[in-house]
Amino acid sequence: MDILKLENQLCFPVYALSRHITSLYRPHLEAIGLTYPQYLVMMVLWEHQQVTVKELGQKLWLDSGTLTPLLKRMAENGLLTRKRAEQDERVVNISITEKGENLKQEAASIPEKLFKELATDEEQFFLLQKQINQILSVKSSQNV
Amino acid sequence: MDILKLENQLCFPVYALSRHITSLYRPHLEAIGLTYPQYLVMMVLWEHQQVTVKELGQKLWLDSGTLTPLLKRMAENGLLTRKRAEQDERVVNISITEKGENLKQEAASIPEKLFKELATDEEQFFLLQKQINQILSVKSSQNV
DNA sequence: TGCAATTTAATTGTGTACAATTTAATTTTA
DNA sequence: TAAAATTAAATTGTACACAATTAAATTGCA
Repeated sequence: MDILKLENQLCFPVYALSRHITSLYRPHLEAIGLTYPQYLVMMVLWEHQQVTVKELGQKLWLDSGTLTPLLKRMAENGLLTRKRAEQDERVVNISITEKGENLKQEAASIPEKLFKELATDEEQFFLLQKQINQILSVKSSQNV
Repeated sequence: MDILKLENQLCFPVYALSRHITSLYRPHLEAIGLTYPQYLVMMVLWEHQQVTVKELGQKLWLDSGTLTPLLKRMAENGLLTRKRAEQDERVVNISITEKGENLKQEAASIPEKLFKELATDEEQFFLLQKQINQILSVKSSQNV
């Protein structure tokens, strides 16, 4: 087996699947004015209401170089506010707005639609999810 | 279970794993002057020597908007040449150069290194690969 | 206390992704 | 066969990713 053939790679299928899933999300997210990374930010905010840029970066594994411009765009769209913390001016707090809260209802139907479009059976879906999370948990424990 | 929680998504682990794998490749690929998408192009060329932009796009699921500038950069680096086909001037043939061929030896040790760094056992690795490819094969058959 | 080290975001620069449009060549069809 | 439709790349514009650097605030320690 030639290890430098595309079909024998793990990396390429994961990379291709990631872009494929994003492309399935795109029309649904476009309808509510979000990109996929912005949707991830909203999922964090729907759960926590307020987080720092650092916390967001830890949850999504993105750095400020990616997050700062992304959060500025979302603030312009009225989904969140960006405000320096008073106790520590280095920290920027990201807070969900009412408009951002309201978006949750519109987004509620998306995961199920995606699930169907991915056309994979439920058992396989959860197995895959579990396996990938296992690999990722090794990574996150390495970072501690 | 809240379907709008990050931890319950399949999409996010795949997206995170994809970026994680790319970040593991980065130092190895940087050492031989490639980015990850450029490495994918080289893998196709190591196998086929010459392909059209369209064929490349089909194999990597990328369009000309992504490939054209990427291939221009690789041509500047001397890894490949870009030439309009004589029989059909719409088509651009991408051919590997000797420099590009020679790079294969330098890249040969990368997959094994990655495999070890991913810190996942062999059996799990191949199972994951198989499952993702199953999902992707549904997609590619939908496209026919 | 006071300065060095650390921490948190922002900035800069390069390289993808991808939708939408454009351009040029080829094929189809009225 | 000439106009219409199709095809293949390129172009344009927007939005990530991420390395490297910078800037400002805070912390730690001599």
